[in-house]
Amino acid sequence: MERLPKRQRHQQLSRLIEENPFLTDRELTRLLKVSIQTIRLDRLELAIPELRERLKMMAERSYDPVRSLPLHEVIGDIVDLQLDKSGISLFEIREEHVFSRSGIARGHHVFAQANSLAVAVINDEIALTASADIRFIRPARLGEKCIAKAYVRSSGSQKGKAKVEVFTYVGDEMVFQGNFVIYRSRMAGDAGPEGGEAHENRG
Amino acid sequence: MERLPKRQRHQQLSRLIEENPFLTDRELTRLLKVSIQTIRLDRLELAIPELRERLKMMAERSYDPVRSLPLHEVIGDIVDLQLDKSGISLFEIREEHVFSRSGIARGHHVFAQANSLAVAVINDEIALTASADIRFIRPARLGEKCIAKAYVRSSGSQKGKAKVEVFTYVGDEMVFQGNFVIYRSRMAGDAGPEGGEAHENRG
DNA sequence: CGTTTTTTGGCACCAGGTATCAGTATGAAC
DNA sequence: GTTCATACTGATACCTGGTGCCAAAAAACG
Repeated sequence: MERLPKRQRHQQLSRLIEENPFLTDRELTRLLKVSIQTIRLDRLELAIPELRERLKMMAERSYDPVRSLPLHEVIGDIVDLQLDKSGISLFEIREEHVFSRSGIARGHHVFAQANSLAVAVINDEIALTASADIRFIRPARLGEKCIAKAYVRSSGSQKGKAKVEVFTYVGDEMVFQGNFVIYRSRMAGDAGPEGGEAHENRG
Repeated sequence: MERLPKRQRHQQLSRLIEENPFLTDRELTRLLKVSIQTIRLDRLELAIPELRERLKMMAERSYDPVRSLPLHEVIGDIVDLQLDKSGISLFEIREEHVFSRSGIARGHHVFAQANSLAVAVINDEIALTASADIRFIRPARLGEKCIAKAYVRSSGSQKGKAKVEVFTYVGDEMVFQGNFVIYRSRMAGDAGPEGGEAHENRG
């Protein structure tokens, strides 16, 4: 006999709940044409929590301050900042930053941390990323804490440009490295084309 | 007699629940030193729904498709895709993508569109961004529609690496340009270090 | 056929409530 | 003092959406 029916139902169940986590067991009963006990056995086997737990988890996620402001001005917590010299920020790879299947952080989050720090370290009202040269050295994974260190290589007092080098580590492993060129507003009145990133003077 | 106690309690109750919507009536009992019946009367008067309803509402809000996936697998709508050749994606700069003050798009969104497209255009189960060389030519602003065009310059059948060039336009103005190096899984067994971006085979 | 897996039914129980009725305390009004 | 209104508390029945457990029925398999 094909055990498929059960497995198929399991797949369907997973899919249905993923599509609509608000389904009660009773509603699933109608959709899958099996008894409510079977639904519950299935959820047990598949480790799918009950409706209320699902809603609670969703509510918790949406209540999470980190997630509620999906991408704030500065990505990562800046723990050290010496303007026009260097800076350090921390960023923990969480559920919402990774691909669900692989657990690998989406590149732009890692990029965003580095970019934010590169912009923040510039001592100016407005700073704009002009260009960047970046390398993903190894993937950052769920749960890992990324430590980004930025060093201002040339503050660009003369040209309105600054070069900032950023290294991102997990532990002592480098995961990312980038060279950023940042336009700054103060030095030369209009210091060329605007970049793609604004620094709006906060922490 | 001051009716303040009741009003104060009502204020406190509202504040407590706003701060932590996960509080049950029983927990509120402890915090406000009144009976559970009083808590329930208060909630009734203040039209504060029960815990489960609160969680459900939060879950529903977070399930809102627009809000729930702030940064999905692929940023931007891919409107054309010729695997291992080229691709086009559209991305509208919305409120949540810009700095509130300047209305300028945060760089990593523009980057993310380009990066997503560069990865998507590679015809392979897993594709990882290894490095990138990017330039923000002018800022993208709120409401603008970014059109990213990706061209595979060398599909890398031999080395497990592919080079992809991406140009992003608003109208006929170029706002971003990037050269991406993408590792691909299929060609050579272990094609070197993993990059920072995974392609999980969708659309 | 017998055995195993799968499915179903039934029952007790739980949290976190709603709804309703009754009783108590307290202070102000007459 | 008595009466009345308001606030608070208690108790009970009931609801939803489950868990946990046990037993029986049904289906599939060798």
